[in-house]
Amino acid sequence: MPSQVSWSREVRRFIEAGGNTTHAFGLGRLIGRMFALLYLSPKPCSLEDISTHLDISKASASMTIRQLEEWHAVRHVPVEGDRRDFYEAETEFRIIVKQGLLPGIRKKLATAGGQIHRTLEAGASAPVSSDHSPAEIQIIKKRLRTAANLHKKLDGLLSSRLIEKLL
Amino acid sequence: MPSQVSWSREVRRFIEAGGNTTHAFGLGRLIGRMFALLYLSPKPCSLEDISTHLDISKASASMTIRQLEEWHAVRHVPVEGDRRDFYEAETEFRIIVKQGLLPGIRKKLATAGGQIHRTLEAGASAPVSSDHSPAEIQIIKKRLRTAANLHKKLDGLLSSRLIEKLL
DNA sequence: GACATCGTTTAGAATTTTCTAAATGATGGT
DNA sequence: ACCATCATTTAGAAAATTCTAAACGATGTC
Repeated sequence: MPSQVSWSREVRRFIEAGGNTTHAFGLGRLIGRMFALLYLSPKPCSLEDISTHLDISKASASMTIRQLEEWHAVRHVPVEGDRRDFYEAETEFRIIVKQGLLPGIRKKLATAGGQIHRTLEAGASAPVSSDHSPAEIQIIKKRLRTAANLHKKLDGLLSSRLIEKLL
Repeated sequence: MPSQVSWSREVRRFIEAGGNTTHAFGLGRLIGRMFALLYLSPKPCSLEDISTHLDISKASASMTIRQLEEWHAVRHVPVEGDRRDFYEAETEFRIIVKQGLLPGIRKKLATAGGQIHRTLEAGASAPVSSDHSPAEIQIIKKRLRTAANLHKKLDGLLSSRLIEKLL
C-alpha cells in the first residue's frame, strides 16, 4: 500500500516543518519538532517514545519537554499501571498563547522598557553634554519618549483581552 | 561635571539593552545594538562611526546595516561632499513593523501553513494506516484542520490593518 | 589612468548554543 | 532492603552561529 508511505513521509515533514518554524522565530528547532510530534499523536507519548521518534537523546527530550511544559504547550498525563512520564500536546492554542507565550514576551518587553525609562531619567538630570548641542539633546529626548510610548502601547496590547478574542 | 558621565553610561546601557532585546527575540544581538545606537544619534553615522562605537569590525557593521535596511529600520542618507555611506534610524516604528517585520513574519508563517495543508492532503488520500486505528486517524485529521484554521486566522490578523491602527 | 578610500565578500577563527553520555537521584516492585 | 527502571543533572563534545581579517571590487580624486 504505497499511500501509507507518503502519509508517514508527510508526517515526518510536518515534524521538521514545526522545527523550522520555531527555529525561525528563535525558539530552537527541537521544541517545534517535539510539539509537532505530540500534536499528531492521538495517544500520550513517553520520553523514550519521543527520543526514538525524533532521534535525540533522552536528556534532550527531558529538557525540551520541560520547556514545553513551562509554555503550557504540553501536559503531563498519568497512565494506569505505568510509572513512566507520559505527555500529550495541549490542543487549545489559546491556552498556549495566553499562558505560555504572552507572559514570556511581556517579560522581555519589560526589561527593554525599564532601560528606556532609566535612560530618559538620566537625560533629565544631565541636560548638558559635551558631544551634543542643545538642539540635538532635544531630539534624543523626544526619541526616548517615543520609544517609551511604543513600549507602553505594546504592553497594553499584549495584556488586553484583544488577542484571546482573535484566537 | 559628573552627571555627564552617568548620561553616557546610561546610553551605553541603552545600546546593550537593545541588543539583549533583539537577541531575546532571536534576531541576533548586534542588530539591536546597532539600531539603538542610530536611534540615539541625532546625526547620521558612517560605517566607521558605527564600528568604532560598537567595537565591531567594519565587515560586521556592513552586513548588519544591510539587514536593518531590509527591515526598513534604517535609511541611507547622502551627505554633501562625502562619498561614504551614512545611515540614520527610521523613527516611525509603524513603518518598521508594517514594511519590515510583518512581511518577514508572514513569510515564515506561510512556510509552516503550506506544510500543514500538504499533510492534510496526504491524510485524505491515505485514509488507512497500519499504526493508527480509524478513530485515531480522525483525531489526527481534526487536529490538522485546527492547525490550518489557526494559521489562517493568524495570517489574516497580520495582514489586516488592525495592527497599524494600534501603533 | 594611477592612487587612495570606502564598502562588500569570503574563508576561517572564535564564540555561543545545542546536544549527548555518564553519573546521580528518585521511585516503585519484589 | 535491594534491585530495576526511569527522569534529571552536569561536564564536556559537537554543531551552529557570529564575527573578523584579508582580499577584492568599485568609485571618486588628483
